[in-house]
Amino acid sequence: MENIENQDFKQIGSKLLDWYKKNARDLPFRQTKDPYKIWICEIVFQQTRISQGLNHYNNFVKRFPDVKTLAEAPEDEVLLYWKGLGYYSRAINIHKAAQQIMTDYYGVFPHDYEEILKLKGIGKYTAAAVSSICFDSKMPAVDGNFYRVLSRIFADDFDISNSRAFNYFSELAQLVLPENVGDFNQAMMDLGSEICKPKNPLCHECPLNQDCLAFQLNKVSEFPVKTKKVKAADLDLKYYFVHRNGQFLIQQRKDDFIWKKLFEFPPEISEELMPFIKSVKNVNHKLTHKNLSIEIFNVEVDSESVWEDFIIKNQYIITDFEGSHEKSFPKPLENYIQNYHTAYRIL
DNA sequence: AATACGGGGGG
DNA sequence: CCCCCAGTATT
Repeated sequence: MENIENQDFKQIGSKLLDWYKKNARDLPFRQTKDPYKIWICEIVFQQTRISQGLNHYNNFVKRFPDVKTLAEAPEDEVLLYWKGLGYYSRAINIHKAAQQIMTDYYGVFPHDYEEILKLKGIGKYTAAAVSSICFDSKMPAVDGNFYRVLSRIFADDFDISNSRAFNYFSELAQLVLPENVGDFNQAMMDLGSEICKPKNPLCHECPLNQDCLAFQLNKVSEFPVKTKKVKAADLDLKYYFVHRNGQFLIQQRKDDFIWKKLFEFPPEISEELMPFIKSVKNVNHKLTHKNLSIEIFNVEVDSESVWEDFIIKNQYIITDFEGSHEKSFPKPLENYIQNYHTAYRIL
């Protein structure tokens, strides 16, 4: 019995592969099996749409074309190429992993799933993706697309917010997995983003609609089942825009909270800074961004004051609007700097 | 097992 | 305004 059903399900995999041969998206990382490039693209496109990250990916691999170049680059520059992408620990980890490959693997990207999994920032999904695409491993790269496509095909109501979902859908994937797992994994990504979309899927164009139980039952919108909805906590921040003659003060964040190692304005006026200050004005610069509320105070510094020693001692960095391009700022602050520059023409 | 981590886009 | 997305690390 299982044999017969298995045969049926396997044809789903081969149908998908046929569809992929004709409909694969033309993406820069599709013409290579270089594990470095595949790795970078997998990290860039975690929780990130293609249209959103494509320029970042291209710029990144142009500047850092291989493991060695990346490993030898300064961390701040890696961060700079990640500017605006979000989830900045990805950049930190990608840099560490490159150094890990240099020291632990003599600069050669490891071939085995288990070894790849040991690299910083690489979890089960990415290890499966890289090993299957580059080294022909048979691991399904189970991600949000797998959850969505498989739950619909089998009209399976297993809750994808359950922490066992990864294992559950990995088993389910075995039913349809063809010989060429690397292409299958990529096919699932394309089908999931182009056809089997979260909202308004294009079922009439889907190569698998005859095999899709949810479609046959007219219940596609009911899958996947996801019960938990976590809401991000609200966050109120204050920043002091300390400036003089078109220059302003910034410092680097720690790596223990949001915006890891990104640059920001001083979040407070320290005691040592007081003597240099001419005025602090609440100019009503309020940035709201998602669940963020950021209040910015305009701080004017006495233009005669000599504060170089103070800056070094307190690990502040002084920069101008041009220099700020060399640093990676959180998006709301990046926008603020741009607007301030254009609105006030401070040079 | 639960939670934090960003930013862009769709409805 | 809420939901979703080529997930991972931490607790």
